[in-house]
Amino acid sequence: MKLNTLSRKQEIYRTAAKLFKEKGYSAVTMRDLAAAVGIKAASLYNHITSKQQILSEIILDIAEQFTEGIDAIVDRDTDTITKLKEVIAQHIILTTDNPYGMAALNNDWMHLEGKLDHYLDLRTRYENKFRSIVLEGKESGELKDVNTEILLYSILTTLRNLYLWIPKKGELQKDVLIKELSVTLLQGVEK
Amino acid sequence: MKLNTLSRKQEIYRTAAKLFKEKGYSAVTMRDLAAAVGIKAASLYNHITSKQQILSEIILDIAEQFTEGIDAIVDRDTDTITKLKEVIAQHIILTTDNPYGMAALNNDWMHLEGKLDHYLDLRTRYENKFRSIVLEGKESGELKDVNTEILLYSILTTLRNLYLWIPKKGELQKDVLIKELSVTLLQGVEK
DNA sequence: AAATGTAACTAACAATTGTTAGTTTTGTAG
DNA sequence: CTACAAAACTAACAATTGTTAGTTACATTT
Repeated sequence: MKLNTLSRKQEIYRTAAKLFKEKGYSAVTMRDLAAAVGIKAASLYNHITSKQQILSEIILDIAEQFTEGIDAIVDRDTDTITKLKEVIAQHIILTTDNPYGMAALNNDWMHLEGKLDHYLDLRTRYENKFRSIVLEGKESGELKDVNTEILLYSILTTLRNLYLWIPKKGELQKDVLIKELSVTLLQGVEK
Repeated sequence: MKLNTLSRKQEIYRTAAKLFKEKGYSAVTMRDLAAAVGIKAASLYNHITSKQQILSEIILDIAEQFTEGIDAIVDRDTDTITKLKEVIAQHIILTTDNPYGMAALNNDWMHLEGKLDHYLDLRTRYENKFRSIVLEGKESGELKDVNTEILLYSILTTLRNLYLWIPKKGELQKDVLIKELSVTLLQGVEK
């Protein structure tokens, strides 16, 4: 009973994330979502409380995982390169787990309304921790002396948009992807 | 008369692109757009033919510029690294010119309806040309032997999302950005 | 001054939106 | 087999959507 409810609820959340990825939050109607789940729109409200809340839950769940993850990485007692590789690995793992949610996080965060401030806090915190890793690496001489913001932006953008790309490759093996992407991002492509 | 009409029309297009960037195409109403321009919604239709057409014009205009640009670069008689730098430069220049339009291109292309096929054609053509440059560089030994798709995805994603970033830096000087981003993307960040 | 064309306006439309109320079906526990 | 709760349904709501029709204000050309 509780099990059945949960799985129906989760089915709604997962379907919603998928639709949000395809058309964006605003373009997905509750009737679309209901049809995709195989019920009528009004029946959705036996399981969820509002469209808003679906979005908030999808996005904040992921955002919190990222923030917790980078907090742990920053505190680790290793060199900068290892930390950067761990950040890359975390992105690949979380994106593989939930590519549709990642799409919503990237594209629909501005529709969070009540939870928007909380989301922006998490994002700023994440970016600051990332920046602190980079600055550390530049001080220690592990990283080149390129513009910090350019470096930061360039890597972070690639990682944030993995969701566009990961589902296409039918298992390019997580491990291989982590290794190859680390090389590409950290060491470049020019021989 | 014709001049005045054009500038009002262009004001609408530019304002629309800005709003599309902030909230996405579906979340922007014709009343939002009208208010931002300072008139009533119905008056918009003295200048434009539909909401759809505003989006199509914004996106396809840019998409065609990119396609024409890369066609020219591919045909150039230079080495691969130079070609890649030219692709990077093109992205920076076009994004600086029209960051809001770039946002619409990236996030709202799926709402193109009638023009969707044409857009997808242009995009595929662009990606294929980009890939041909990369493959050429790997054959000639100018590029490392990393996975082609990873390399392609990683660079292209960074370039496509420059719009998120370029308006923030109050003139990080186009030239400097082109040079620094080329180094970061091609040679990596690890010392 | 008369005529013309552009661009604004008000009012309204049919369709669609998220959501609620009230009712019926369905599956399970006693 | 009965009772009950979970989850589906139908019907409807008030608000909002893109767009059209018809009208008015304004400037420029005759």
